[in-house]
Amino acid sequence: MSDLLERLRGRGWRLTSQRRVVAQVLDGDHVHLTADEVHARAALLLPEISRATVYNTLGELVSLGEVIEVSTDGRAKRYDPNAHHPHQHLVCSRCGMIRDVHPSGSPLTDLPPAERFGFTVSTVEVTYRGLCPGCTQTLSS
Amino acid sequence: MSDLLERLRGRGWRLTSQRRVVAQVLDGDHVHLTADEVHARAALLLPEISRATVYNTLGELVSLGEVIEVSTDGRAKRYDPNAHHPHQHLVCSRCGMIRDVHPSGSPLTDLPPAERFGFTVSTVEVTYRGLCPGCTQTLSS
DNA sequence: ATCCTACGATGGACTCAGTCCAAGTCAAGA
DNA sequence: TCTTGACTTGGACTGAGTCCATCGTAGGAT
Repeated sequence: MSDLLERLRGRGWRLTSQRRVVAQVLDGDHVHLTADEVHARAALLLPEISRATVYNTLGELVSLGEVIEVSTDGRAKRYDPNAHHPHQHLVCSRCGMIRDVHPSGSPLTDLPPAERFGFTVSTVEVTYRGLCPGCTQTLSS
Repeated sequence: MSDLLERLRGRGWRLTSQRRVVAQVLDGDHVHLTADEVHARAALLLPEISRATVYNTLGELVSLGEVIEVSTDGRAKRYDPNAHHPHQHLVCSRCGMIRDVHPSGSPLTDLPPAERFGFTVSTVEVTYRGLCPGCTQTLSS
């Protein structure tokens, strides 16, 4: 994702220090951060960055297709920088941990035309839920 | 769902007028209402019912497995009374309309053991996104 | 190298969805 | 009919996110 900034410049983005810092945070170890977590990490690098800017930047990255928004728990949305590798999510229903997974088959084709009701279906999101190894152990002990 | 009240009584629920009214609202035409919409409809039948009670009752119905919570847009959660018929959702990304659909195949088995990372996977949610017929037409005209 | 200006950043107020809680009410068993 | 603990109430509170008037600055023009 180090060429992310190049792609953005190519799209007419002004490269402000704030945007650079947000990109840098998302470029770190690939976890699924909330907007506030992104803001906290960005603030370590650029203390005056505002929450509004982080929200703006994340929103722009999402609409450019560089980052995917996932809301797995009805609470804060999380931002997944792994947008260029199609994948789905596996979520622990106890601790909320998220892992990227790659199911076999292609879920989009699983929806027969008769079940499309005239919709132009373009994407599908799949969320598997269960207990992660740690929580399974905690609950059974 | 008219026997819902019976099932609830069997589980030790007190049958208050508020709970009866919430059940009645969910029993109506099968749409995916938000908590506030449920409250508005309930208030037509029982004007003094409070928002807190609607939230409580919906939460209880969800944990009893009588109703499913769906959050398709990161905004208000919606409540789907169709809990006893396994299904997935098709959402219009422009107007937010939701339809129940029944894909072929069983998505749970599409996750190979090697992709489960030790999780005990129990459920899967699939959300198809696209444009409904109305919005497709609006956008192309 | 300097200037200009439109795009972007700021932060504080605001909205929206949902939760919490102390006090009052009432369903249903005795 | 009485009693009691489960249920309801409404208002305050929280968390996540948006809005907006004002200020700052990236980067093209000179």
